[in-house]
Amino acid sequence: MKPIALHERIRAEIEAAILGGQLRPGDRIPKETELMAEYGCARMTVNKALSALAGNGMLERRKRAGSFVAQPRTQSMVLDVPDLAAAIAARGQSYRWDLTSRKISAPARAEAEALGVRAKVLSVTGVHFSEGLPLAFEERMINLALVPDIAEADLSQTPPGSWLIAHVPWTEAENRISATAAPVAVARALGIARGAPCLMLERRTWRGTDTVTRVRQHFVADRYELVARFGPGGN
Amino acid sequence: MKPIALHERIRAEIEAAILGGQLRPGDRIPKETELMAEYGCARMTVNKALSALAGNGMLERRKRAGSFVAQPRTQSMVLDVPDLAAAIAARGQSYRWDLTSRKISAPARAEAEALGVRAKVLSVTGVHFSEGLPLAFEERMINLALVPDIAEADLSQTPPGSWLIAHVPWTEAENRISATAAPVAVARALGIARGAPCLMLERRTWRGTDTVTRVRQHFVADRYELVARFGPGGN
DNA sequence: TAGTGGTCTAGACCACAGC
DNA sequence: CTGTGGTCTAGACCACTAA
Repeated sequence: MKPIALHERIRAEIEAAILGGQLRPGDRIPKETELMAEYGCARMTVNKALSALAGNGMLERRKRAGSFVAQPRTQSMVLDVPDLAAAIAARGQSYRWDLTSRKISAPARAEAEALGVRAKVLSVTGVHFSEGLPLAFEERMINLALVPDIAEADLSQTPPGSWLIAHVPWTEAENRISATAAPVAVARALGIARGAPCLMLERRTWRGTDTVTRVRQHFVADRYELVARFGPGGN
Repeated sequence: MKPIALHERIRAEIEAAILGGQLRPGDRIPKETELMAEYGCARMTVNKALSALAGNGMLERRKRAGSFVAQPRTQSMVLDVPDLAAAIAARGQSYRWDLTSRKISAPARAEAEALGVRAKVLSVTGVHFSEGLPLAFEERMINLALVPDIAEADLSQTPPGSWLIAHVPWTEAENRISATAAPVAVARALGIARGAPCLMLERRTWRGTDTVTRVRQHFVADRYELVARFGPGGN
């Protein structure tokens, strides 16, 4: 038996009461001084337990009023959007990246607005393979003003996403996930029928207010899925 | 100027250093006693800041070794998986739910294994409409042993997902997102061509070790996308 | 084995929102 | 106004593990 920290025990017991239905949304929880007496510990210990529950969104704490069981949460989950090379390798499968085009240019007007930059841009397309089969077609634009070093990188060996993760910190990102019918160019690159269903992932990454990169990946439907998990306490 | 808590300021400064690149993955962070001296505060205050960062996965803390900037960040994003009725209403669009079937039964063998329960199960199918157009076809199974009250609910008025969110707490959930070609039954329910691309969302929700519900939603490709965001500090 | 984080105490003052 | 949570202190002992 490993001894469990007291604050963790308090936290777990209250959580269990909420999940088991003994405490219902809106119910009031004993005040810190009461719990402190009940468990025979210092107030900070109780506070640590309650703060953790509040941080998880299971409690709402209001000064002068007390602590209350929160309303059922919105379903927000943690989605791990992997670096493809690493993710495939982690599954024990072989990985290969085929660079199919690489171009440096000033972005066209439409692209400039989409990227939110007027600086020069590195445009790259290529295909990710897993176990020798095409998995995803990638089109990417990279802001050279923010990431000048990537112009020197050998992107035929390292997929641009892997290079960027290793070299460029970012502050914000947005992913859009949708399903589409494969356009001709994508279908040809992936060796599937035109119009076949694809999972499309569009990601845009910022550093501060500047766009770092913008990428669109078309996945062969049968060969890929995204998994998102949520558990209280982030386990 | 609202005064910011000291532990929060410490947390934010270290986080900024990590995101800004001054601290790189694997770098060691000053030990608690050093930070305590630097900020002129008690050790618990520093500890609270570092514990929060460790909880966010930005730091890894090892006894006897110290605190280190966590691994090359997996792109973890917060994916909001909305209650469809609420999400559509929030966009100012009209929403309608059509219940197409409702059945209580002991699950077949395959279903029992999939659900992880042998108790009776409520099976429901229906279609979500937005602005009068079919948006998603839903197939759902609900564990009646855990949620007996839903047998009395009027699921022709309230979609089961909305009812569950309002009434049932859960401890863990998993979402799988993929693209598929619409099967015949789905295509017919949504009024699209058989084989047309669909975004498929499969969600399974647990309370403790028991499955609460399992749902599969097929979205018409052009009419829906999922958005996941990440910002430092979870904003 | 020694240094680090993990935990806990018994106080304290303050801000703020309900009463 | 007063009770509640928010924050902080200056100690302390322990568990674990890396050196």
